[in-house]
Amino acid sequence: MATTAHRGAAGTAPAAGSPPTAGAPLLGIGAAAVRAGVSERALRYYQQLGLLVPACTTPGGLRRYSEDDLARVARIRELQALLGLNLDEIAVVLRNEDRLAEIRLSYHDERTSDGERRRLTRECLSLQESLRGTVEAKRVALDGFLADLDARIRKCRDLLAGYREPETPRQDKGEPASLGSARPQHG
Amino acid sequence: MATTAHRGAAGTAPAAGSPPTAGAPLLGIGAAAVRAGVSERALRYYQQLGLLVPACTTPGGLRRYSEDDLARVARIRELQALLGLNLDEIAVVLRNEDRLAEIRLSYHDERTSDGERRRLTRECLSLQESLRGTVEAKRVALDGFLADLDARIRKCRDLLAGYREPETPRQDKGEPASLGSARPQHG
DNA sequence: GTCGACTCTGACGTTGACGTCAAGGCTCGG
DNA sequence: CCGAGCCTTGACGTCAACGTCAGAGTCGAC
Repeated sequence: MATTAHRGAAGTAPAAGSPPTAGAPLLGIGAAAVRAGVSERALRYYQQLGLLVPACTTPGGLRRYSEDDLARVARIRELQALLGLNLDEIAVVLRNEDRLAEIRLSYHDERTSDGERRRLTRECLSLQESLRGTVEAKRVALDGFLADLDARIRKCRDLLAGYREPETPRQDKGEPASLGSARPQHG
Repeated sequence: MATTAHRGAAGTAPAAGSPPTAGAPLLGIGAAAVRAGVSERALRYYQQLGLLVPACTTPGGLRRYSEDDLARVARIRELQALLGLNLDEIAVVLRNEDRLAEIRLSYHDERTSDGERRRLTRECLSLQESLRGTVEAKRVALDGFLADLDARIRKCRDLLAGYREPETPRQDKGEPASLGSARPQHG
């Protein structure tokens, strides 16, 4: 997906040598939907929102999807399921990534000055780090959640172990303590 | 929230000594909504789905919420935002946790046999570990995502560093390589 | 008891992300 | 060139998770 900048710039001819879009013969929307594990409606809807433009369309107006398009769909679903982003937010992320691909292209273009390259790279970095912030926050929260859960599980395990040797007098008893209200923080 | 098993069993009187529900004077739905950061409608809706039963209701039918209830709302929102569960799934998780609280109560009850206690603890463990599986899967996926992102960021950083000393001949160039298609797995 | 603030129960509206259906257009093998 | 499939664009339906509104009821202070 980074190789095409999502049908953006890159006016230099398709460089008929490597197989960037050969071999894979472009899929109709039905086959693409099956391969991507989504509905045809979803593909049209993504296009309607500007998330996904099919690799090309026939003169008659039929959509034709490339492997890159399928990867893009996979990314959309990943961002949906993993980060819980809605399609508008995903559009932003994808546009950022498209911009990165563009930047990569300009970067390797001889006509680009070194100063411009540094600027582009910094822009790229900032975009990525912004997303990273979101993701990292989520991971931290998830880790806290998991730690909480693990603490409870350990308590259960300890109890069970205690009952394996039925005469060991070790028992904390008293309050249920931190088993029910071990919320780490709560901003 | 574990101290009440969400208005379940525990017939023994409220034990008028500790302040489990004293001090905090129970909130009307308006105040509770503000404190919990949700709408009144959401609170009623959660109740309608069986997710949250207010600590008590006035004889006239007005809902009164305790601090435990607020914690429960926080948990609901956490499960929504963090794990992306829908309210039905959250209901399952909460019912599990309520069951755990019940188990804790029986566990500390003298009339409970040791065999029963072990059974209860094992049930508890199984419930927790099931949830843990879900969460862990999510964390793994998120870590993969983050690693992917970090790899890209590192690439940017390396590029920038390369331009700090403008004459160092180190450059990988060639293909963008793993920058665009480093999907870990895809079950 | 009475007034104002708060709350109740329906019931219908909304938003996001599609599902579904109808009426026609495109493609490609024979 | 032609028919079987595949595809197109509307347009309306749906589901979750609430938002919103109306009309009536409740509570606490005075």
